[in-house]
Amino acid sequence: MRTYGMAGHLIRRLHQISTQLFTKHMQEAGLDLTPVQFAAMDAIVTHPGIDQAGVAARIASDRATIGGVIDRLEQKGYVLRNVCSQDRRAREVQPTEKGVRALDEISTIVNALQEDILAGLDQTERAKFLELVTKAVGNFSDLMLPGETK
Amino acid sequence: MRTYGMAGHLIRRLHQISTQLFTKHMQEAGLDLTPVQFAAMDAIVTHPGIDQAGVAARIASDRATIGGVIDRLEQKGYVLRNVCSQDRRAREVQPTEKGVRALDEISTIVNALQEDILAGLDQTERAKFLELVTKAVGNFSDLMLPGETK
DNA sequence: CATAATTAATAACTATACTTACTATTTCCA
DNA sequence: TGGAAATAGTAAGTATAGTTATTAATTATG
Repeated sequence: MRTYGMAGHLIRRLHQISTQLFTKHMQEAGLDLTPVQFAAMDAIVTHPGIDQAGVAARIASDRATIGGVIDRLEQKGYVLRNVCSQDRRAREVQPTEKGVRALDEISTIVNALQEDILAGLDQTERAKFLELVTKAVGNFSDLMLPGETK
Repeated sequence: MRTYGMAGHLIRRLHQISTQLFTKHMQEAGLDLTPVQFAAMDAIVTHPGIDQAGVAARIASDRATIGGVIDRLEQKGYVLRNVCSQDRRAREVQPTEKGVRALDEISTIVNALQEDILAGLDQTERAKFLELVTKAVGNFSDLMLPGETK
């Protein structure tokens, strides 16, 4: 019963629970964004015209994965992509009206979700948990970011 | 900067860091198991003859995913699969000699890894963190298990 | 005991996640 | 300024993770 040292296993379980709750709440609301698609939309609405690599960096993902995520957001009509005039290697991503509206609607749900994930903890424990995860993650800050071959 | 409500985002980041550290340590040791493959091997060595659905349940995964995981473990020569004589729908999974040896070697690394993931926290904080995650995950215990359509 | 419901695996499909490799640009600098 | 290094995006490949559907076998029940 060593199962992945415990820490790794528990973290994997919590991540799994988190994404399942996200999906469940989205479905109940008749929406169709995944956790990563939501995070990307958030970055794009907050920083209109950001390029794909910028989105990847903001949500700690990599360019290849984000390319696919933005493909799907584009198919759903939530964003538009254009070659950047300043740097023709890059693509500027803009949210559409529909995208901004969807994100707005979803934000409420996601806020409620945050409490659900930690439903087993009381207020004090939740605060402590968030503090500790933030500290643990912060320890790796810029290091450990995927993508960019070092 | 709401990025996935925080809790969800932080959990995703920590999971990402955890798997990246796992992969890094394995590579440095010249081994080739992924976190999930390790968890599956652990279940199989601890319970020789367990069936695939049993492995899935033990590590909170689903049968479809575990089928693929065990395919790869079989290709690497770490496990053997046989139709179960009691229930011919099921496949009994047995570790090979090589599999048992590999798991042994890996266990040491995985133990060290557990500390690395929480390197930003001191001993007290680590204990508290593990306590809180355990409690948060425990809240969903049998519920939230993937696979089995309800 | 016949059949309906359940269960184990697998297949096929979608979405992350990450790697390496490759193309097109851009930047840096000797 | 001319070529090396770096960067943005894409492509292709592997591994999780999960869904639905299908097949084969088992269990439960009327």
